[in-house]
Amino acid sequence: MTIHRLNCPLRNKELFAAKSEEDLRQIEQFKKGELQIEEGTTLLMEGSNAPQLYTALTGMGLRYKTLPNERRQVINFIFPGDFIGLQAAVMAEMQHTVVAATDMTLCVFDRAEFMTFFRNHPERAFDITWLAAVEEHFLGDALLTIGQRSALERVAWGLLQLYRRAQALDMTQGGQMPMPFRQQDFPDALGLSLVHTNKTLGKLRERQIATWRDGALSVANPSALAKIADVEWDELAERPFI
Amino acid sequence: MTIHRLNCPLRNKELFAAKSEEDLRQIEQFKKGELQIEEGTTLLMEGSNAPQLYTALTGMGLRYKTLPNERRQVINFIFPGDFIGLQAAVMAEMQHTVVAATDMTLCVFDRAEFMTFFRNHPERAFDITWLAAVEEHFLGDALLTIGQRSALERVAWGLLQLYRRAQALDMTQGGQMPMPFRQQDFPDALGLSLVHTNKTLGKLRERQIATWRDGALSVANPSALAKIADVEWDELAERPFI
DNA sequence: CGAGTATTTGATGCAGTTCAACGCTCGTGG
DNA sequence: CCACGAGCGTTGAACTGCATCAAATACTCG
Repeated sequence: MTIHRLNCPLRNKELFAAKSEEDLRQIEQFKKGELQIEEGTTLLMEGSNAPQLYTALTGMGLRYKTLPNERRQVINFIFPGDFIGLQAAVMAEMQHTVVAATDMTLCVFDRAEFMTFFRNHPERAFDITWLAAVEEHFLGDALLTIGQRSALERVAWGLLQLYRRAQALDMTQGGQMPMPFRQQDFPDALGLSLVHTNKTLGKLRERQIATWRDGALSVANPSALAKIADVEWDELAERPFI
Repeated sequence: MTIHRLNCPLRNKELFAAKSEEDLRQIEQFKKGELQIEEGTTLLMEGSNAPQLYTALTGMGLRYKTLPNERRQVINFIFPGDFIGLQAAVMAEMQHTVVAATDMTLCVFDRAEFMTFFRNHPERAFDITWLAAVEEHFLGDALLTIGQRSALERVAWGLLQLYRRAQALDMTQGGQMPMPFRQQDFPDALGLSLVHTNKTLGKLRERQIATWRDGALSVANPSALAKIADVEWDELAERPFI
């Protein structure tokens, strides 16, 4: 088991802060095992009281919330390194649902041991808080986008977020990244209709800025995207992982 | 100084988890002092690298982000008990601006000591993470609201959030609460225009559900609001404070 | 090959934006 | 003490970006 962790696929990505073997051993102790799930699997349910927490090791997923009237808001897309289930660990229950968009490998932790782990390893506790702060930052940006930007700006912003994360994780190749999400997921994240999102993507395709087709997103001109979205194109900051 | 903290105005509110004298002493050690600021003061600036952190003790404020083209998104309203500056403490800098909407009293902490405090007091560290998770929860709800709900639903949801927090803090009296915010702040929080928000508030006024006038919000029928917003009207869960 | 699902495109309608104007309140200065 | 202007709230009228409706085209899998 220890071998697993020391082989942690996150460890050598540039995006993540370097960890000593001792650090990894701490995490290893907390770790219960690894979990393979298939595309489409619901990992955590809104309102549920999950006994386990996860870190995504490989694959992608998404978090969403639903309204009684069937409307759905995608909160965030999940990439390797994301910590899943903090709300369940800290508060009573999850406030959103998590599903796998591809097959995924997850690092599994036990919620019952969370408090002990948190107490005994302040550096790790700090990392968890860091991740929570990063998430808070992202959600603030998303709120700004949905609340204030036009459809074209939103779409550009959304593609840029995805592309930038993929790039930081070495998931891009020649401006291409895998896009396992259904097109419906994207408007649900941006607060737009499917039809209008599709037409907007069409504009970006015509202008040869970005193309989403056949499960892949290819971004020919990231700075044009950034200009449309009215954000600076900066690299993602290094972040910890658990 | 110790006397201050033991007199902490948050301590005896029902909303907040009870803390022992020992707990308070820990926080007291971390505390640098109290700060009085006037209505309109900007406490933290987006992009700034603040040396201090705060907990709101009295008064109200708001967090917002701006776009280059002047558009503004209000991220959240600040009430007593809110922790301010976590992002600056953990990451390099603040991602949003914080301003006071009324005169405020703040509990001041030193960012340089944050790491030490976090390490030495795991229970407090846990509380901070809890607060971060609560914020994440709120932001997810806000995203759902702005992304998926109609104007009337959004306004009802927004009023309900404000009213519910005020109620949990004993700031209401006979269905009334103070509303120090300018009407522009509200549409900026909901992703609507000022004009349309005003007209929507007018509808709620006509229907005698809620009235916002002269710096006070009076909610005659909270469950009608909840029904319009399509949420359940439940009490806020007890939460920790720092 | 046919049924179900995802993407694309065209046509129509409306919720919410934008523009515009007026009223109220309060502070300032003549 | 009143005139004036600035800031905020309210209301009316016209416009438009995006939603909704509709339908055709691709793709997947039994």
